[in-house]
Amino acid sequence: MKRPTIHDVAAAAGVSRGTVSRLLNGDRYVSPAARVAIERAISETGYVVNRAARSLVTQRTGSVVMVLSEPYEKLFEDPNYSTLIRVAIKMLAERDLSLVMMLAGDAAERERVVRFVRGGHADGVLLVSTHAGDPLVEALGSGPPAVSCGAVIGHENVIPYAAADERLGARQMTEYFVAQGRRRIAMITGPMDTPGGIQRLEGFAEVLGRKATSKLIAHGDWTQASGERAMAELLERTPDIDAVFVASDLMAAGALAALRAAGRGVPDDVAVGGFDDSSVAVSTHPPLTTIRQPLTEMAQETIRLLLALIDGAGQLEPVILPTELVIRESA
Amino acid sequence: MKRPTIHDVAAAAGVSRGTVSRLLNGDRYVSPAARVAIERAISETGYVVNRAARSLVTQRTGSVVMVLSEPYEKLFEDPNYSTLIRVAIKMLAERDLSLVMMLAGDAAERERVVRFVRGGHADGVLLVSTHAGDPLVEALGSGPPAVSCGAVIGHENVIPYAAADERLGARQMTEYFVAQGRRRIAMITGPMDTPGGIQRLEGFAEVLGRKATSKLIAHGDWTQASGERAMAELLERTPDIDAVFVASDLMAAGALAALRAAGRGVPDDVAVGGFDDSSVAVSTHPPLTTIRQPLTEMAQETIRLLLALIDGAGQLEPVILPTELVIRESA
DNA sequence: CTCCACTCTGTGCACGTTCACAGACATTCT
DNA sequence: AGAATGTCTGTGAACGTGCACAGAGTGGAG
Repeated sequence: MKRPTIHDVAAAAGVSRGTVSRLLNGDRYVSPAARVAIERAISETGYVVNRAARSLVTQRTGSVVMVLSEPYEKLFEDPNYSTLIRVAIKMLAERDLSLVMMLAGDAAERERVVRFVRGGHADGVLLVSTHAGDPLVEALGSGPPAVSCGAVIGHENVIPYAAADERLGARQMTEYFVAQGRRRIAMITGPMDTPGGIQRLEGFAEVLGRKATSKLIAHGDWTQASGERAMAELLERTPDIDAVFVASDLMAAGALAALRAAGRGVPDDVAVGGFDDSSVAVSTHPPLTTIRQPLTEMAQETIRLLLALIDGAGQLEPVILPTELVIRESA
Repeated sequence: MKRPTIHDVAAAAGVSRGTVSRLLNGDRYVSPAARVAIERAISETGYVVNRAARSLVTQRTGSVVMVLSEPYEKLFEDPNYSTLIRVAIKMLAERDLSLVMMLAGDAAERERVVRFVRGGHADGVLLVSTHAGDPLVEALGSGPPAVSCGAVIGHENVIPYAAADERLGARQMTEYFVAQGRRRIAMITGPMDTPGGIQRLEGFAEVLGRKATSKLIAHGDWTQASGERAMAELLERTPDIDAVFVASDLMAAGALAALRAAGRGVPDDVAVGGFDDSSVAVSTHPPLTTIRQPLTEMAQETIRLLLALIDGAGQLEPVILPTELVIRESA
């Protein structure tokens, strides 16, 4: 049994293809009588428009591709992605756009993404966690509109994005430590080719000024193990620290383990602050004082930017959203 | 500048459309001379096949849809999804299939999915976390092949799936408790309309037999809060328990909090066992003894089943993969 | 009454591909 | 030599839709 086409609907409703097509595409100039007849015919036949045929003539595909540039480990652990995926699906569905997922972790995958996009298979591109210097950005060039969730370093003025105010968040945590009377405040950063890595450190340094010496700063790669390693390193270098701001909750969980191993009490000996307010933050002991990012709003604004570009908007400004200090027991 | 079509490639290579098409689709009967000429023409023109035009005639779409039936909270927390998404994208890409994501959390979303699938917009359906009695399964009916990651309760013989051996995992943990000499072993289950909820309890009961009384069993909904609540409930009902098997790591983190609040030491007073070996398991204090599911293999086998069905395989058997006990400090 | 503007409808064409078919040519077998 | 087989190629039709266009009907203004 073949799928019904627009011809079948037209025949059943006693009108022509053109009229059905006009109704489907929200044009005016469809008489009330024709309208009800067509609507009945559609529900009777169970007609669903054939996207392939449509996109052949409209040159649009009805889909948006989300490109994950992260090497796969991170995909496991970041609630950011789940939120973004969910919000993206929901908001795109309202416009009858579907979400296609692609990976761009290595050169072969990037090649595939470029072929897909340049081949005209997506009306928009949603970049996620694209690192500084990622060749993908150049390669996509002047294809369909692209946005990013989080800044793309080096392309801030080319690719619109929505992001949390990373510097603000870092300042909030650091100022909280200062207000509590902590004297030796250290930091564990993320990778320095990501906005979260760079800007959270900047916020930290803005508050502490010259007190933010390199002896008080260690670098991690977002993983729990790297947080533990960095904390051990800091304790070795500067045993008298009494607070540490860790650029992610997961790394903070690692830091807690290192502090416990070193016999330091949290928060009495050393205060620990995380970043993200992820599910890890409440499963550690003690639960983490952390910075909440407005993940849902970030996702919404990102999609909104993309939809605006698809609708033909010109250059758009980035959207920066405020963070919030969430106080629990670790600081 | 228009995108090059197969005509342009044919012209540039000095052959006809048909020959180019044959090469593209891996047919035999293309002479070596034609082959090199076409390949050169393709790379010179930057030609990419137009999927819309292709699927119009082949009646295939080149995409697979992944349907997430979970109300959105869970999406936040389960590493299972990230693994599945990543593996799915990778394996499908090898076959030049792309992954489309859809939600089916409420009736409107389910309606959209059904229209999409019945409208012929997917060559295969990948069900995720479909609950017992989900109307979606019926509604999809005799469309393209569907598989599930994890059993779909009530449709085990209709929808092929790959899953961990839930009962085995539950037995492994329970037997470990028994071997340690624990006498009063309780359990916190997941929701009883999911395979993980039902079968982990079954495995538990298989080992304990009549000792698994209802006083020793409490139910959660996979969330950390529900784990905490269930643990408190158990401690109230049966204060002398000395071990508890919790059906997920996240709920186990909640249980740890409840035990701490009640002043019970872990593992000395009460041993705690989780399930999943998720990232939470190593961020709790103490780290969780838990059951590892072979997430990657599960995902791979699921996709393999789907690809086999797309290739025209008949009825397929479910794939059940063994779990593994991971011993840490909580038991 | 004529003209114009507006609403509504049907028709032919194009989008870019695959597939079935027919035919050309080379090779092998009887 | 003729037939049969196998390799390679080009051509026309079809897939289902949107769009431009032409044209029919209606009502109001001049």
